[in-house]
Amino acid sequence: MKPSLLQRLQTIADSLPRAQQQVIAVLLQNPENALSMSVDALAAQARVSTPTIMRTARQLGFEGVREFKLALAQDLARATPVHRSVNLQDSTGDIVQKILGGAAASITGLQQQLQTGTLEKAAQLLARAQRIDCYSVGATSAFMASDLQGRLFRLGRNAHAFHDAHLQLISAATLGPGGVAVAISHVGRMPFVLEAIGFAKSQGAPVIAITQPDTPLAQLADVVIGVSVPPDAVMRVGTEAYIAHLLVIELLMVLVLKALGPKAARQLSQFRSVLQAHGQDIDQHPAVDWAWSSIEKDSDS
Amino acid sequence: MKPSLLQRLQTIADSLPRAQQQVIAVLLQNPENALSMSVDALAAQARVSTPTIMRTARQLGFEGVREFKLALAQDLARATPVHRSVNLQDSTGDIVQKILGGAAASITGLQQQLQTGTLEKAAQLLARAQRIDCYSVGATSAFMASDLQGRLFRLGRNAHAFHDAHLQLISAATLGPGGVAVAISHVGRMPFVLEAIGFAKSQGAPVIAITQPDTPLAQLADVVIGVSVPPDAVMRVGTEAYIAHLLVIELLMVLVLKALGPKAARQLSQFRSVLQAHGQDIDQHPAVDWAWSSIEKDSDS
DNA sequence: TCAAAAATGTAAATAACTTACATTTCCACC
DNA sequence: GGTGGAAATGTAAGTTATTTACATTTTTGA
Repeated sequence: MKPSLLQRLQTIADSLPRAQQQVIAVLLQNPENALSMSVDALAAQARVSTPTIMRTARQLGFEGVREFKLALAQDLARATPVHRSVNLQDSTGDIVQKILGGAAASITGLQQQLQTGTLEKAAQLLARAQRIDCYSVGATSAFMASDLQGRLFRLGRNAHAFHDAHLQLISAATLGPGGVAVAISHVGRMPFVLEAIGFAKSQGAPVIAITQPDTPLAQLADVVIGVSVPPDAVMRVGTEAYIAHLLVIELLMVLVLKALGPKAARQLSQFRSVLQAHGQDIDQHPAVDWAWSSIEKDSDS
Repeated sequence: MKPSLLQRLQTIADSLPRAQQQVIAVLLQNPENALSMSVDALAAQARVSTPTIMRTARQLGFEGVREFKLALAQDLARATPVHRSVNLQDSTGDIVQKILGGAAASITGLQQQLQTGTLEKAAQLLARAQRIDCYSVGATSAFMASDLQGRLFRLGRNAHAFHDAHLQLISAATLGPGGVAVAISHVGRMPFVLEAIGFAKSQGAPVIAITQPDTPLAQLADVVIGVSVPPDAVMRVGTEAYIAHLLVIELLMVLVLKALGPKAARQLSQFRSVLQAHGQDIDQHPAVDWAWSSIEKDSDS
């Protein structure tokens, strides 16, 4: 989505002359250090002259070295690569730091993976489908599928969630071309689900998959929302994958709402008032909440 | 946890002499602007002399203004307050940006809210309890409670989850002093759960609550893990609160594992191999995964 | 009220950054 | 393969920003 400064350095390096490449090499090799070094020091370390540093900064689109350094500092702060591997000797503070830092980083990663076009296509399908069936594997994905189903339902969509292999097959068999199947599975290689979505496709129903790229599931699906948690997060693939999936669902819901237009949103607001009248906890129905404020924004303008 | 530089400015301001307070006022009023201003410009705007700027930077523990500015830049990058309010006119890219940015920001916020002492106390209780009962309200908290229960169970703890008001009461009534009750509710004011945990307390069982601070639930509980999502995120309180809860659970699990010591971890590794032998999807059992890699780390050292 | 200490300001010094211009290197063309 | 020109780099000087040294003012406590 938005390439980090470091990444830009990487890519731009090849198209630059020798001396500037050396500068970039030094920067990439030890970015944090570069911050505390003066231009002269940097030049010395890269074995180039002082103005070359400046030229490199300009190449990257900055006014001068000052601006470049600030940008680099900000970039580093954002992309701090957090030591993700927790071990049991770490202090509580370290553990908090690592786990939350890792989670934040994985969200940033997600941002880079998601393709707006794909999300839009998925939202279009969901907004237009006559019926939406959500398939899951395992307890956690089951929750995701139910959550998705619930939110779609509140948006007035005819959605169902199936956690059971047998029911999934039945559902797939009865999904016509007007239906859409959504499969949620991080690992993306559970045979039953693959079978079910293969079935759905053969009936003419498009399939949306939320899974890692390059899995059998991804290959089978028509619209693949690829979500891969960073490899060094293996240790906690669980939570980070949940979070990614939750956010993808949230995104889809906003996009579906957008695709449906204001009437759908208005309908939701009525639902909200009903709930309030019954003293329901709003946080049990998050979809309502955002739909509501979307409407408020909407009618303002 | 780690107060942001801006916050530190706020707090330290009072203890500083007049001129330096003026400097801080200017900084707080427009931090991003301060980055691009020279020391002289800053001095002019604060109506102080140049060296006063420098002194202020030193007061805050920096070598000089340069270092201070870099730190400020990093701080601003981290705390970038992301426009959180999505409206339906936004482009898909904007929506992705806002929602994911908001989620990342809320994790940073969580990091600041969590108190290591509280987490440790909760982990201690969970590690020692003879029985752990998890109570939830609503569908999403129900998932959280089940997730917590499942993870505790895999750590060899005797954990149960109850989503039903009636069962919660029964469970609370039978929890003795050796038991621990865990209540998960973002809003923290659902009467049934309050009743159940009041009951548990009267039986001598300590109560851990994962909820917003200052709710009735928080007041009743012995150990409160306070989680409040930023108010401007109201629109999406749902997802952001889930994420926060998931992360708190994850943190607790690592801390419980740490409290239990290596034998518990080793036991888990056996569980993992059994699962693998049965070709199970690892991502359905995240706790196992991290426990396993913890052990590897463990036995290395 | 006065002296000492702290805070601030002035002006000079130093360090950092930028520019101007000379030199070298690279490449296209003869 | 050599030559002119353009691009890249380096040298040295200039400019701006930061820091220091010290003088002045303000505050504090007797």
